[in-house]
Amino acid sequence: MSALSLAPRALYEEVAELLRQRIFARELAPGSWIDEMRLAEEYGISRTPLREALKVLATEGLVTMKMRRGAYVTEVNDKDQHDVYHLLSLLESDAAGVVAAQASDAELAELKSIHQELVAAVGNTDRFFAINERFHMRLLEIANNRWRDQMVADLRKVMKLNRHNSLLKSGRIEESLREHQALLDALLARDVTASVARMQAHFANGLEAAS
Amino acid sequence: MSALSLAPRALYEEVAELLRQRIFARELAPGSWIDEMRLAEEYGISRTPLREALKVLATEGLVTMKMRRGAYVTEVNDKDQHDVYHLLSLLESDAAGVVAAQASDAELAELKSIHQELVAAVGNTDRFFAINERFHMRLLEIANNRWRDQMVADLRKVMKLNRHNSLLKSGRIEESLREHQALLDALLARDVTASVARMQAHFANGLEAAS
DNA sequence: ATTCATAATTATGAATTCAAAATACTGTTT
DNA sequence: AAACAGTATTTTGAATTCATAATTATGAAT
Repeated sequence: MSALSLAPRALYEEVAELLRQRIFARELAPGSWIDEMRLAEEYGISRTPLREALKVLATEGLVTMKMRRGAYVTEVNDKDQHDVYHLLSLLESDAAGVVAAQASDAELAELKSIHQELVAAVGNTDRFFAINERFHMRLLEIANNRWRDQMVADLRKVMKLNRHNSLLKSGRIEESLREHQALLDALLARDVTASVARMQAHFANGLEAAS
Repeated sequence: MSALSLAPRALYEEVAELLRQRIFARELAPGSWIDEMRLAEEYGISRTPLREALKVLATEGLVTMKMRRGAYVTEVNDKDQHDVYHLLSLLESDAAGVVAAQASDAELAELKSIHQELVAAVGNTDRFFAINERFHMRLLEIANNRWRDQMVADLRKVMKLNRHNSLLKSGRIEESLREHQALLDALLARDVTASVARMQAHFANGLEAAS
């Protein structure tokens, strides 16, 4: 509710986040031109921090800068979608392998605990999605590679550019849960190869459902 | 030679590239504060495009913005180095697998041809390095995933932050060449698993040599 | 001499201004 | 009515200006 925050972000970061929201919500449509003046006025700021934010989004791949004609929301076609998903699968599978090999027992127990929450959340779709997200995030954290974390975060942002992709379809919650269980088993057994394979399978099924 | 280019980049991009050079050259030392005024004056530009460039570099991970105290050159420690190298290995190995599976015969022939140039360049270290770089770049291009290309480019930039890492040590040219030969064989045989494994081996050896 | 408080300086973040390029508009000619 | 030339407007990119936060310097008090 409060606009205050303990670690106030720079204005350009704040604006970048607002723009991401609007891009994901399709309020700024793919391919459309981004009107700097209009947005600056709307947010009650000058063009300077807004333009800085746009350059950040451009580096993230969410917008495309065209020389002397401003910023456009990036269009993500089917191939892009597929390519990005492929990379997410690659990075998260590798992370699963690293976790199987290197996580502490406590960390594995934590993943197990999150999984149990996931089991309990079947039926409550929103909650299931949220916990699923948390499981993936925590696994990445445990894999402990900030560069991968950054890349995954950026790729997930790009994925969000496509309305029809949530990385997890509501129609296959039970199936997804079984895949998670298999992954967790492999992790707890500290079986690197199986962990990688099962995360890959999880993604492969997700893609099928998504397209 | 000429400063003209067919597609002139935006000033902030130009400046970002100049700053990258200076960061890689350690002229801007890791951890050091970046003096906006000094640099703007030196380049004969205002702080505006310079600050835009810094924000791009921050998103790439080369620079860290500290709230109300400006930009600092990112410090890359041994773990970062290792983590980034791990990801490069992962991404390029995957690319090798994709190439083995999907490249056209003409594309494979092209890689073979670059490899022959590489063989011919043994003895001329600089030339060997350049052709090696070209082989890797071309392989990525053929794998045809612009998102991966972007990630690899960013990761290589970060690798360059460490003076003692060229991804290829001069001491092991013959060894590197043998690895390349093995990789090429796997690619030409369209053996996906072997291609991935051999690219991984190539990187694994490179890391050993680098650290 | 050291600590503390206060003043001066410097640097950052953001708004404003300005020049040039791209776009839209107007009126004329055919 | 369509095509064009020339003008006006809009928009971008970049410089400049301004307010405020952070740092440094100064000087008083212990």
